[in-house]
Amino acid sequence: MPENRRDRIIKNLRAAGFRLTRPRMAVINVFAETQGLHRTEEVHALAQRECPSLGLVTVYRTLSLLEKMGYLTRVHLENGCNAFARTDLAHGHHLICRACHQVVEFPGLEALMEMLAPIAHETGFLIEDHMLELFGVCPDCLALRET
Amino acid sequence: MPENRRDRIIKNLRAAGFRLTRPRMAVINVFAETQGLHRTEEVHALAQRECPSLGLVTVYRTLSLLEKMGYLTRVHLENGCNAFARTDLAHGHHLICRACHQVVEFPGLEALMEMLAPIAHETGFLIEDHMLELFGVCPDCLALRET
DNA sequence: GTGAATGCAAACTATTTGCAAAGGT
DNA sequence: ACCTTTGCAAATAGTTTGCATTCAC
Repeated sequence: MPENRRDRIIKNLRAAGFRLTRPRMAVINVFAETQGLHRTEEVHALAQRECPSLGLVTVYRTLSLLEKMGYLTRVHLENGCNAFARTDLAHGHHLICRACHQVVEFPGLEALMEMLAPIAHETGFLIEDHMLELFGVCPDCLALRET
Repeated sequence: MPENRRDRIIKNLRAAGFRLTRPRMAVINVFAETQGLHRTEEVHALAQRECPSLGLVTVYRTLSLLEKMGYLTRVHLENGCNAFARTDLAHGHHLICRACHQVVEFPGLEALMEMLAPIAHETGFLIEDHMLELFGVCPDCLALRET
């Protein structure tokens, strides 16, 4: 059986000296079983199915830990909250529906990276990261409008 | 003397039935005299030079009003706070220094717009707006690092 | 058994709201 | 004089921190 991403995360956490607690496992499993973006509250609700005593604070701490370890990427949404996505799936950007707040990911635009090089030259900045978010109306909400 | 942007804003606020109060003028003047992005606290501090009694709450309310009237654009920063920029200057994007928080604007990338069309097709979204923010280190802070 | 991790409560930051007082028209 | 707008204080939302208890090792 090949080593999957979840096993690797667990192994590396142990190797780094972290303990494999039930709350941590529950949070890790949420991201092993799903693919989208999740806000902290969502992760909390989902992970409580596996670990009912799980506190919200521990979710915050675990998400930050997984971010620091490089397994999760923090995403900043329009209203100022953050959400997390698996780093291996996160390099797309986001399409956010203004009506229902649904978030759809779309793949990274390689062309975008090329466009940034001249900007770095002109400004002298070292560009380390970027955030591209598109706002609009999703097909479902568009349909509602037409009635 | 030609009508400038500030005069137009004032005229239109009156026309819409809003009162030209000292606190509002102070906030408007901050954006008449400067060009960058400003967080709410910053606007508060700057505008207090003209109106010392100005409360932070009023700044929030005035910024929202000016946003609704279309004169300011709300920008979402990395940490989840927001900042505001003049709408007439905001359609560029932002380069934000992680070390000193300096913000540099750069002009809109027309190429970006073209890239968005296929995404709209694939997802069925009506794309109305986009936000592109680049994070990195400005030349000054880069120089500091090398020592 | 020991120290890292947890969960609660409380602190904190950014923002919004209720309300009596101030001030533009 | 009227009624919007203000500023304070308190509420709210999301997140972080302090600390005694719990639990993985």
